Amino acid sequence: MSGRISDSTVRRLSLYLRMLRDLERAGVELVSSAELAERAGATSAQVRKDLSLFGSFGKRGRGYLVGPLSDTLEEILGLDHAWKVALVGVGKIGSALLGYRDLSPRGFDVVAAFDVDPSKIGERVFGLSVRSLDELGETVSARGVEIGIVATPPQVAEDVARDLARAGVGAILNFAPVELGSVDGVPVRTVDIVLELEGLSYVLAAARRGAERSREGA
Amino acid sequence: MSGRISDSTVRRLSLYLRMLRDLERAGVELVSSAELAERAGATSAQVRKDLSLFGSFGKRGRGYLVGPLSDTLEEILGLDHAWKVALVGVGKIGSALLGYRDLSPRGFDVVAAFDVDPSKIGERVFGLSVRSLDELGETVSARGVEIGIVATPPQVAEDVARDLARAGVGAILNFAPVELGSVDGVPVRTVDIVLELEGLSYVLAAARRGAERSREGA
DNA sequence: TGCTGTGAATAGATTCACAGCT
DNA sequence: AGCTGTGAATCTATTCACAGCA
Repeated sequence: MSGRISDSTVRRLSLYLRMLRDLERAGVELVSSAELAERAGATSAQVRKDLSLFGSFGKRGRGYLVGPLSDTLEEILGLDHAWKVALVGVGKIGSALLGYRDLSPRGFDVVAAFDVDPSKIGERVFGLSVRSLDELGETVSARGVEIGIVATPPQVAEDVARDLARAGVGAILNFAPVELGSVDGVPVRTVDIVLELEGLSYVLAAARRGAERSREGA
Repeated sequence: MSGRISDSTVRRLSLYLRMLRDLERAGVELVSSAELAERAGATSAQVRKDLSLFGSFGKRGRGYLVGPLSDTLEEILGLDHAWKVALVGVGKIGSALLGYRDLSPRGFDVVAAFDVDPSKIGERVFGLSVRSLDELGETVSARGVEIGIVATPPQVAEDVARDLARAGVGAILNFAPVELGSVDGVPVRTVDIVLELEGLSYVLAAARRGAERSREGA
């Protein structure tokens, strides 16, 4: 079983799980790899391969049992219990995240929020009172926070990430537009909105260049 | 030159461009692939390979000229002019995006915002007045909007994406937690925060399992 | 018969390693 | 001497194709 699992496989597992939950809610009991593949934007072989990296969960000739597979994926993804999350940086994105209702039902409980701005400290944002950045280490350790979210300006993102790592966080989600790779051995995933837009810009520009070239009759 | 360029290459090009702009501001004139690689979390060979897909921009024995390479990358990525963007869904994430100051200096001008909620229509959010979704097609076509952002609940995301595509948008950035692949031939990139958190959850869970296994002495 | 599970084949991305300029 | 540009080698991910079971 399970050797080194690629990031893209993990992404797809999340997508499969989402679909399985929908199917479960709809009362469907059995699903084939082809059906799962369809909505996740993958192929049936891919679905089977992804799942087979962790074990044999299907019934030959029939498909997969929705409930049990759903449970198995939750366990594999570590979603069978809630994670404690701390947010650093209560600016626009930070506040939006605090107000985002889908986090805790999905197993991510934001239990603390930090900022440097004195005018924000003590304020309640969506029911959570903002603490001073100075308390970060202490609070994170004391409450056993497992995941940190960095929503600060890029200049301080790396320092904040390091503080979170030192305080004992095991993984970091970074919204600042800087590549952090991993800090002090703690894995970081970066969500970089401008980078995504630039990716789309490339596609548009490339299409435009292609259109011109064919107009020229190359 | 330029055949089919992978997504990961385009991502890295954006990162290189960012660094080049920093270096330019700092007055640096020449940079080696190794230096570029370092901060972008890549290898020097990767940098050279990525760039060579588009042409030969370096000077053997010296490195790359910061200014010219920066301009070239801007052109390749289509960032040598501003793109017109429309936002659909002025909820928490949508408003945060409207307030995000880094968009227009990076060449993405949000020129229209839409929502279904009558209490929001007509309101001004960060200087932009929210329009009814009914006006989407008309406004997007009339203003020549090129990129659409979907920040709606997942249930309507696909419909909204299709409306944007039909109105003539050439690319879509989706924040709703649904895989859209591409709609009516228009490329879609999805930013899925819960998916990213679940990816981190997997890493934490896997690490935990690993720790247990070694404690058991397997 | 129908669909899983999986080795084998293929495609794709990254890294190596070195010839070729400056 | 130093660093680019790039074919060749390697490593990783995806797809094929079919034996094996229900």
